[in-house]
Amino acid sequence: MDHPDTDDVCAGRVRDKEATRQRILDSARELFTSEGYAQVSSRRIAAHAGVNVALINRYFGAKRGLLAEIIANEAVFPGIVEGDPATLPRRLAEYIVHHTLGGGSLLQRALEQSAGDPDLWSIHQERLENAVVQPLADSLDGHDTRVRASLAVSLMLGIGLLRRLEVVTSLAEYGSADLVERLTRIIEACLAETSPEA
Amino acid sequence: MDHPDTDDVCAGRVRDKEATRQRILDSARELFTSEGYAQVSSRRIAAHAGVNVALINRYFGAKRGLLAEIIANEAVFPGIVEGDPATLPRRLAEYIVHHTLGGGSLLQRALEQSAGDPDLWSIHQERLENAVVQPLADSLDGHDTRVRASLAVSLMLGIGLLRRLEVVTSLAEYGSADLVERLTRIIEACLAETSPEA
DNA sequence: CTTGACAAGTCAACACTGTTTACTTATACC
DNA sequence: GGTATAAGTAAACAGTGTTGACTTGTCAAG
Repeated sequence: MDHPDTDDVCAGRVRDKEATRQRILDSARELFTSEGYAQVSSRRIAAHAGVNVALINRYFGAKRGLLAEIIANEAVFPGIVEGDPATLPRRLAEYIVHHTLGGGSLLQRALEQSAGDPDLWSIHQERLENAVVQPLADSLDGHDTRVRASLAVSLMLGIGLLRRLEVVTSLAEYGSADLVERLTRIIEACLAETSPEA
Repeated sequence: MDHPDTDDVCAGRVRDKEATRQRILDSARELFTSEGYAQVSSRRIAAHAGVNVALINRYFGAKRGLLAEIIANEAVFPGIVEGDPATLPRRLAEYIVHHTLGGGSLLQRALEQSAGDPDLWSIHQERLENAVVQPLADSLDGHDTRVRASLAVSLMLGIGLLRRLEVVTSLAEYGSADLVERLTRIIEACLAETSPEA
C-alpha cells in the first residue's frame, strides 16, 4: 500500500534543475496537504518525486524550506477584504464556515500542525503578518486596526485548531446558516472600533 | 551549559518504583513547560531525572503517556465558571489577558505546540472536551450551549496560538484594561444565546 | 544466615528522522 | 572528441522514540 510512484521512467530522465525542483515542490505540497508537515519524511517526498533525498537540502536548504516556499505561493483570503466594509464580517464568517470548518487551507493546516516546531515559527510569523493580519487591518478604519484584526484572526485560527482536534463536532453539526449568523456577530465584535459599554 | 543534574547521588539510591515514577514525571513537566513537548527528548528527561531511558516506556508506555499524565493533573480554569453568570465573560477576558497572553498554562502551551502530532490529538481532545468545553457549556443557560462554549474556547486558543507565534505584539502592547473590555464584548458575543440581528 | 524469586533498573540494539560529505555521471561547450 | 561543470547519487552522521534481553538490588521463606 506504499507509493513508489516515481511519476515517470525514473532512470532515463534528462537533467533539468528547474523541472526537478518543481517536481519536489509538487510532491511535497501534495503530501503535506494530505498528511501534514511533520508526518511526511524527507525520504518519502524524495521517493514520491523520484529523486534523491539530498536534493531537497540542495535545492531548498532544509525540509522547512519546502514548507516556506509552498506557503509563500498559497493565497490566503481570496479577495475577501476587498468589497463593502459593512459586510466584511459576514464574508469572513462565510469563509470560516465553508473553508476553515471544512477541509481548511493548506496554510491553515500547516500553521496549526507545525505550531509546535520553533523552526517553523518564523515562516508562519511572516506569512500571517504580511498576508493575513496586515491586509485585514488595512481594510479597517479608525484606531487600533492591528488589534482588531488580530482578534478576528485569532478566532479564525482557534476555530480551525479546535476543528482539527475534532473537539467541536458540535460546530460541524450546527446549521450552516445559523453558524454564519453567530460568527458574523462575533467578528463584528472583534472588528468593532470602540467596544460598546455594557 | 548542559544540565546533567541527576538531582541526587545517582548510583546509591534505593529502588522505589513510585518515587522514580514521580521523579520522571517532575522532570518531564519541568522540561515540557520550559521548552515544549517536541523539543525535549526522552533521553534528556531520563538524564534530568537521573534514570535510564527505558524506564519512561516501562512506566508510561511511551513519551506521550508522560504528557497525558501531566496534562490530566493540570487545572484549566481555576474556578472561573463558578460565580455570577452575568460577569462570566469578563472573568474569561481577564483570564486570557493575565494568563494566556502572558506565559500561558502548560495545557495550553502543550496543546498548541503538539497540535501537529496526531499521536497527541486524543490526549488534547479528551482534555479539552472534559475540562474546558463541557464545564463552560454547563455553566450556560438555554440552547446550543456546546456551540457557544466552543466558540469562546476557539477564541482563547487562537489568541494563545497567535501569541506564541509572536505575531500579535500589538495585543501585548495594547493596554490591559482596554483589552479586557474588548474581549469581554467579544466573549459575550460568543456566549450569547441568540445572536442579535444586525 | 543463606537462598531464591521477583521486581527495579540497565544496556544495546532497532528502525527511523533530517542533514552533510564525498562521490559518480550526464550534459553542453570549445 | 575531450573536458569543465552542473545534476544527481550513495553512504554516513548524529539524533529520535521504542524494545527485548540482560543484570542487580531487595525482601521473604527455609
